[in-house]
Amino acid sequence: MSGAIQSLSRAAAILRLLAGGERRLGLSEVATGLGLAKGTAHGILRTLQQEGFVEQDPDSGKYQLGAELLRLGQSYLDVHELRARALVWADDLARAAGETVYLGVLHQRGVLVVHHVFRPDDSRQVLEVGSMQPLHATALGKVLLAYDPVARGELGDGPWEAFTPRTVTEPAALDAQCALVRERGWADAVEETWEGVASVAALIQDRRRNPVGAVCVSGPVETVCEGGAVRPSLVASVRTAARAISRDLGAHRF
Amino acid sequence: MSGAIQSLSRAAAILRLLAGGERRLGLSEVATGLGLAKGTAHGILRTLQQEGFVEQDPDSGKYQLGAELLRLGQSYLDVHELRARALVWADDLARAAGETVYLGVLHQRGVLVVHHVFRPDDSRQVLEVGSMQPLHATALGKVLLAYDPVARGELGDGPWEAFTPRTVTEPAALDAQCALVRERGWADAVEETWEGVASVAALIQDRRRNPVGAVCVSGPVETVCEGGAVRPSLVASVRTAARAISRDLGAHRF
DNA sequence: TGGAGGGGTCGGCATCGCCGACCGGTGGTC
DNA sequence: GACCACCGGTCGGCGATGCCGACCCCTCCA
Repeated sequence: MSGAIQSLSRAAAILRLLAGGERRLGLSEVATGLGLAKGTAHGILRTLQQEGFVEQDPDSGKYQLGAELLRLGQSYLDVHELRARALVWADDLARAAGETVYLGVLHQRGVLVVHHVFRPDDSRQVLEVGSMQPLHATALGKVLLAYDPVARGELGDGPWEAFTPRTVTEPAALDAQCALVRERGWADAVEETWEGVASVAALIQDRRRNPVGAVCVSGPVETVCEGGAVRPSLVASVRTAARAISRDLGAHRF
Repeated sequence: MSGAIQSLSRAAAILRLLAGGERRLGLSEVATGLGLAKGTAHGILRTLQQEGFVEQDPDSGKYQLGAELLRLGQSYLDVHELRARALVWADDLARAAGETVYLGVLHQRGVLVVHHVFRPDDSRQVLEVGSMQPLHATALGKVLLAYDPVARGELGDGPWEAFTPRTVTEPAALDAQCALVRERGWADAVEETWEGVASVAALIQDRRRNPVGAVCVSGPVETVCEGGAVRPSLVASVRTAARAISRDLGAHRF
């Protein structure tokens, strides 16, 4: 676990900087933003451009992310075993539940959505594959926190950002919820990320029973909940789907 | 346009190698595949792993692409101006045409799909955003070939791969088709990529009238064509959508 | 018309990363 | 069961390589 290659780490930092800022960034902005000499930043950007990882606006000379990243991101999905196994189960789950289905894996300090099935109605929806969800305020995140020590480590000590009045922001409360998740075998999040939205999630394990991801059903509180709590039939559907995916991944039967 | 940073170029080559092979690759495979010393390849892979661009299977020690690429790919889409402007128009087009809609840009030797609207029926479809289409055998590609000299340059001299008996594989024939595309203002491809599939595409220009992409409607020959030719109403819809998007991008009115 | 800031270039220096020999573990084979 | 072939990984010395900061030209603005 010795040192990293300097130029590569810097290139990664530049890409993340470009991904973070909403707009294009100029050479000087990149250089000062990362504390690099202009010449250094330029050399890295030039190479990244040749490789297609960044593009340069011909008018302004400013830089943005490049198309090659999209292509490689798609390739990541293509070889993703969990996603491949889960495709059909997620589809069935969405159909049965009549709600949106997400499949997420732990990535850095959040949950990365690797699959997303639209709610089976005709409403206009945008695909969220590739986007991140907070660990402490979603059902997907709480499942990972409860079962994956790495996730809990990444999150740190809080207090965390409150997205709604119901967001759990204190470590003690969150850890208590995680204990409950482990006890029940599923997690919920009712109006903790967005007002009016509730979700239920369950854990997916690989052949060695390691936590590798989570599957979740999400929708309006009016349809997901019943009398203030998540509808038991939804919980059952999600847990069944999670078990099915885990079995497909080679987890031993119960 | 002087030299590139060696370690960065090599890292990009490793990522492409991992994206190309369907399965995970071992350290030695990567090293020999690119003609690198094992130690060198290991150093790059270690750094890429720390940055999240590759992941390592704990059992086999083999490497695959990492989740950070998916996240950055999504960020690329987020800042993509053409895609943002085209979202609503593509939606309308799909609804009006009753067929699948693709939005593509030139990337290396192919067309990169940056947006994809499912055909508005309940059939099971997989999202193709981030995938590549051949330049010489799709409507999207032929539009770009006709209007973007860079695209024609990238493609080279052929003969190109034949996907079906109707694929155009010879330069003379393709250039003639491109001339026709410029004359008519739209391109079609009937069973040139897949048997039974036909598509129509039109050019999208930016504020300086440069070609920046293409929009396309694609579906079964039975519904897209009529008497051996593409239905004129579809052509009109696609061209109208392309003009609308171009106008949104700031292209001067006609 | 000047100046401030932009992106881009260049060459010299020392740093940084490349290389190939080496290590420990593992799975296959006879 | 002992060997061997090959795996992923490590290490240190040498030299290529990439970093830095001064410099250039252009545009925009005062």
